[in-house]
Amino acid sequence: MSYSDYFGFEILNTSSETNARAGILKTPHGNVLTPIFMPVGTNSAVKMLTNEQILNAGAQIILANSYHMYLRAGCDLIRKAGGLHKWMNFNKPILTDSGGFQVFSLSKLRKITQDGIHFQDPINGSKHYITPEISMKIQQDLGADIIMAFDECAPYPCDYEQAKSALDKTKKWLERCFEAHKNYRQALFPIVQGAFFEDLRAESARFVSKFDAAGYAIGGVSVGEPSEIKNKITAYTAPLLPFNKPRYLMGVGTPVDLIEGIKSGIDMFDCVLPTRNARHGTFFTYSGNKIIKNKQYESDFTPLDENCDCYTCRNHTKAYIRHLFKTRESTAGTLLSIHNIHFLIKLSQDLRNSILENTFESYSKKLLAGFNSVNKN
RNA sequence: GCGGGUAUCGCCAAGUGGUCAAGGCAUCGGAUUGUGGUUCCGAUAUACGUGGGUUCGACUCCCACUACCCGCC
Repeated sequence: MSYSDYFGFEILNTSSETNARAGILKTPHGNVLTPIFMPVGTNSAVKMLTNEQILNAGAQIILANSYHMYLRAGCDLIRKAGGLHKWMNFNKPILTDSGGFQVFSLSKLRKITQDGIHFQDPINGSKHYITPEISMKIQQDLGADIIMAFDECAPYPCDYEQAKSALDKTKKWLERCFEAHKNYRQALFPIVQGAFFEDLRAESARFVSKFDAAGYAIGGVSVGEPSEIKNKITAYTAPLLPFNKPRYLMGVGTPVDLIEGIKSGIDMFDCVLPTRNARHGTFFTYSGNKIIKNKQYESDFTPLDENCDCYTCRNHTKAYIRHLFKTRESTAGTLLSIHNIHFLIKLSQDLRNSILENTFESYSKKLLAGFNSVNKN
C-alpha cells in the first residue's frame, strides 16, 4: 500500500516554449484538472459562499486551515463529525494547510524552537504548541485529501542567515512529518522554502525531491515581496521539482501571477485574494482590477465583465452590485466572491485548454496585455 | 400670546475674544497574495442662521429678527 493507490498525476500536454503543462490530478474525492486555482475556505467555509455557490463557480478543490480549525472548531469535533468532507458536506477534494504559515502570519506572540512553535491564539490569548507530529495529527483528524508539511516561513525581507535557519528547520520537520504520517489516503506535500536566495531554493528543492510524495509545494512567497521577485524565484524553483508530480505554488495570487506561475510549470494555486478583494469591493476583469464602489459604476447597467459567464455576471449589473456594496449588504460580497473565484478558476482552465491546444504562448500573452491595460493587475 | 432653549460642512458634533474652526459619518480615490467578513491608507468642503452693535479684533459678548424644540395660557 502507498499513496499511489489513491493519488496520481498525469501530464496530458506541455507547452513547447515554456514550462506550462496541463494535467489531471487524481485524489480519493475525484480528479482535478490542472493547472487549477483552489479557493480558500479557512474556517471550513469559503467566506460568504455556500457549497453550491462554490461548485457553481467552478471549484474542483478547496482549502481549509489546520490552524483555524484546530483553534476554533477543534479537531476532536471534526473527527467525530467524520472529517472535513462530512463536516462541511463537501464531496470534492480538500487540501489543508499545516498551520506553519498561519502561526507566522497571524500569531503576534510566538516562539520557534527546533522542536516546534509556541504561539498564542490571537483572539483569546490561549497558549498553544504545534510540532510537526501534532500538525500531522491535526490534519489526520481533519481528513483532507492533501495535507501540507509543517514548515517555517521566512519573512520578507530577511537576511541569508534567517532564511537558512528557517530552511534547516523546515527540512528537519519534513522528515518528522513523513515519519509521523502513515495514512495513504492523505497525500503529504513537502514545501520548498529558502526565501529569495536561489542556492537555498535549490537546496530545498533537492531535499524535498528525495521524498516520494504525490506533489510538491513552493512556499515562502506572497509574504510582501514585489511580484517580479516572486515570479523570478518561482520560475527558478519550479523546474527543480520532480517533473511528473503536481507543483503547488502557495498563496498566489493575482491573475497575472497565475499566468506567470503556470508559465513556470506550476499546477496548483491558492489565494485569499479573490474572496478578500470581493469583501473589500475589488473585482477582477480581463482588463485589470476594478473597484465596484467607484462612482463611474453608479448607473452602469452592464455586468462586471462582458466576457464573464459567472452567475453574478449573468444576473446582475455593476450599478446594482455597487448599491449593495455601498449599503453594506453582504450579498455584494457574495456576488463579487462568486465572480472573482469563477474568474481565477476559469482563467486556469482556459489556460489549461490553451496548453492542450498548443496555443498557450499566444493566449497567455493576449491575456497579459489585457490585464496590464488598466493597471498592474 | 408668555417663558425658556438651540442655531457650526450633506448629516451628527467639538470649540476659544486673537495666525490655518477638532472629530465622526457621508462623499471621492487607493490598498489587499498558504484570510482578522464590518479592515487599512489617502483626499475633498467659499460651515460658525440673518442683520446690526461692542471691541484693535468675534464663531465666541450685546440687541433685533428668523427657524426649530420644550413648557404655559
